Amino acid sequence: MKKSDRTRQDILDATASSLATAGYTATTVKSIAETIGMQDASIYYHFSSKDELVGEVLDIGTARAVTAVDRALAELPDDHDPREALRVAIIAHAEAVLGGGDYPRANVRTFGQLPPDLTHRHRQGHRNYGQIWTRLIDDGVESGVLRGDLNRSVARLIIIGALCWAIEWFDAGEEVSAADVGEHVFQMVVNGMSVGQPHSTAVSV
Amino acid sequence: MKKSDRTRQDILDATASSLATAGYTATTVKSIAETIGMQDASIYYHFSSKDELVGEVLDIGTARAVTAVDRALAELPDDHDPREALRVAIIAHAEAVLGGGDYPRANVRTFGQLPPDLTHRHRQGHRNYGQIWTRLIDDGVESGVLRGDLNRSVARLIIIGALCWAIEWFDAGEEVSAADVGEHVFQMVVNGMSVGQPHSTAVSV
DNA sequence: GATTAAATCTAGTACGCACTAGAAAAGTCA
DNA sequence: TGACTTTTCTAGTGCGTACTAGATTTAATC
Repeated sequence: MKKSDRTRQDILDATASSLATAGYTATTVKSIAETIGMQDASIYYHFSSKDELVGEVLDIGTARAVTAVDRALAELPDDHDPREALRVAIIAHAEAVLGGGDYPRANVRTFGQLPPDLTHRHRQGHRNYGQIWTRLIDDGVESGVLRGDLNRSVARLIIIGALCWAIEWFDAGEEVSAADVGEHVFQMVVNGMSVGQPHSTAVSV
Repeated sequence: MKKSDRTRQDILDATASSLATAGYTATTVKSIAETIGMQDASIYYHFSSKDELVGEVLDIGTARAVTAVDRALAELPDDHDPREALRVAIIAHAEAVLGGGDYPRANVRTFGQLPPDLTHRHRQGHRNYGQIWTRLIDDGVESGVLRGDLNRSVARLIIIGALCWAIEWFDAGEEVSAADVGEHVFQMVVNGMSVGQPHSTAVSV
């Protein structure tokens, strides 16, 4: 009973790693098996199909990202500025997806290259995740520290998008850390790049 | 000499459309051929391999995006605010990638799911494209209207990332247009979502 | 140490993929 | 029309894929 759990974990880890770096298609059952020194057929003793295995990796990825953000928000003082909550969440997300383990990275990286069944499962997880951000933005707008003339849903997706796309260019070896990326996203999106007065008038969409 | 050019164009169009909606792996030579009512083998009279065909589609995509942004910038008055240039470029990009044809969409959509050879070709095109944005940001910082305490390269990638990721959620059927998305990105990234005073102090990375 | 259960392996199937060779058809122009 | 070229089709190859069946080994239990 013990051995099985250990190998199962090894398979999940190898899959997450491969998905994060090589993507869905290049992640073959055979390559996963090779990574942990097994035959490809042996994988099927632990998982009934490739997509069930991949699906489990993706679920773990979203769960870890959610946990990271939730934990960061829980540490805020009771009377925090809503913008500070947004800042903490953005940085937590950046660290989870860029600097964290393979699971959240696999999740974001394979977005958009999955077969329909998995895409559906994937999107469901993202929807739940999005609700955290919806609340953060709502808090800011309703308490008057964030602009109310922007479409909140679009704003949310733009923030998440900027963070998710960072996986395509972020290089852990460079001097810019995952937290730095998060801080930049926050600074740009909340305070703006502009010096002094805003550039043009408000929009209404 | 005429017939060949026309079918060649049909093949490119069908490939762009399939790449934009289904991605690289799901875009098979057979499916492309079916779309235009041909046998898959006939494709090889016009293109020597799938990847040569895909590569050409991607090149067209980047070219169109570059053209769209360049054209928008060319229409600015000589004494324009650097932030206005950024705004115009962001909206032009959004319209090209979200509301435009299949070619730019194919380009962004398949980013990160291509085989190594094509990835290299792809990245080269993006690098050239990035230079346009580098210049826009540099202009803003050097003329004093954009903050100088942010890493310009990171800022550039965050803007482009927010725009590129929009392809994953943007729905042309909804009431939010491609230009609206661009306007939102600009408002958030340049003016910020914050009302009044910035939230916390400057960063230095 | 023998018996049973768990885990892995060997060997194979079926299928979809990109791609090829050569025959057939369609178009071009005297 | 007839000779020639361009374009498309028919029919197939080889390969990598996910996955299966049954034998074989490894581990746990009495």
